Amino acid sequence: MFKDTGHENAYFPLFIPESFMKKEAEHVKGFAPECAVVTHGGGKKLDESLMIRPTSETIIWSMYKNWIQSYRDLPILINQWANVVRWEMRTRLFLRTTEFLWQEGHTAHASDAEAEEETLKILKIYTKFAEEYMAIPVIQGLKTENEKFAGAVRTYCIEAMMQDKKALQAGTSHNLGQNFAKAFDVKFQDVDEKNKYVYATSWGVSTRLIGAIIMTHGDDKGIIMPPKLAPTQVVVIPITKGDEERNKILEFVEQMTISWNGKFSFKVDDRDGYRPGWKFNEWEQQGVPLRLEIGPRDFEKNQVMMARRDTGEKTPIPIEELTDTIESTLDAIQLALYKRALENREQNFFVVDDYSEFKTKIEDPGGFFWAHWCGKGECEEQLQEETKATIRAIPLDNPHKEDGKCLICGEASKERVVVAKAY
RNA sequence: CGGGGCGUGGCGCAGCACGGCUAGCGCGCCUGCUUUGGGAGCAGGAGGUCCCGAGUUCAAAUCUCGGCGCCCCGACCA
Repeated sequence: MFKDTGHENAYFPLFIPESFMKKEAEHVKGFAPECAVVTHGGGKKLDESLMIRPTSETIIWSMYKNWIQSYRDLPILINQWANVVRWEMRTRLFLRTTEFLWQEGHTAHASDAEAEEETLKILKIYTKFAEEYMAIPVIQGLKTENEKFAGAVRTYCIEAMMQDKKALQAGTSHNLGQNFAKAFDVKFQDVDEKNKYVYATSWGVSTRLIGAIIMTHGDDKGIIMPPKLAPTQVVVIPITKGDEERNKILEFVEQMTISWNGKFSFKVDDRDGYRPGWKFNEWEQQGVPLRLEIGPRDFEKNQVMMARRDTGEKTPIPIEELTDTIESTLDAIQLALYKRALENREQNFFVVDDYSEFKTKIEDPGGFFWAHWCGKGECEEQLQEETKATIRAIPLDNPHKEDGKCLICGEASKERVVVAKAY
């Protein structure tokens, strides 16, 4: 899915000269406070400090300057897999770590329209990945001025609701306009022979998504992997007594699995020394979507027991229907996880028009709120200060595009936005 | 940076206010036997600078002083 977009993988340096970072005013303002800075190297103080990339716009733009002269050089579509460092005041496992791994896309275009198209195209890909692969429903939207990426013209995002009803930003796609082009003086000569600044985008998703999967689908038994992403989709647990029976059943399993390669991923857990119950728990903890148990009783009846990780449901399946049933059940689990997450979100999504009512409800029961907002930054800041909640997104295809009054100041508002507490 | 808590075999903890047997428990690990359809039982065993340093004392995991480290809660953020 990602590879069909025409982007090429590339890699840029980890260390960014401080002067690069400083070129785009908003960018440095946003990121400088959270940068790790290398001041010494080889036992000496450096003439110029090196920042460890918090993101790679600046180092990449320093190269674009050399690469771009003509409209014929555009578009440039680059993707980088990299670790980045942001010195957050407070870390949270998976969701906010000092170092994290991500992919960052960086593109350059000849027109504003093309850049905007790219920004939205990627947002849609992220949405598809979140919903169809991670089974996490997301809201696509625009970030407010306060929340947008430092240096962007517009930031789009996908927002998800975790099981504790808090919001998690699962991905972002930025239209950078000509901001970085101007900062790095990157111009191209267009068909009309005029020199113009390049239009750009950047976008990324990170290892935070692992946290999103855990917090969206997980239960008291552990993680639940959506089938499409599960490294192991099916685990087979033979249940045997004595060597003779063991050999018989293992051979049966061998026969059973012979046609599975290429259809789905599986493991046969024939470890000796662990009892079946122990194995059940272990694989459940790791989130394997389907478990097959096969013991003497099943052997007799020419069937296996199939257990779903998401519901715990156990069903005997005749051996001749097994392969098909596994495939259809994996699909069913994928859909069920999505549906369950979506229902959870819908049940905790409220329309609110009264600020004091909102203040109560955001604490208990919590959730996402459709609220009118006038568009002023001051109202947004007041909201955050007084309630700890933030405007998560101004949704695209907003189902609540209706006139109303700002939840905070009462002034006119043309649509509702999504308000929630966030990670 | 502010507020709270913690540091004891691999992991989780008890012991510490009132100093004193060989530092104990659960899990895990090793060996053997019995087991195997939801985290097995019994028996035996290995494994410890009690965070570091100094001090008090006949005697310190325990008391005193000084360090170091970690976790949680609040101010920034994919």
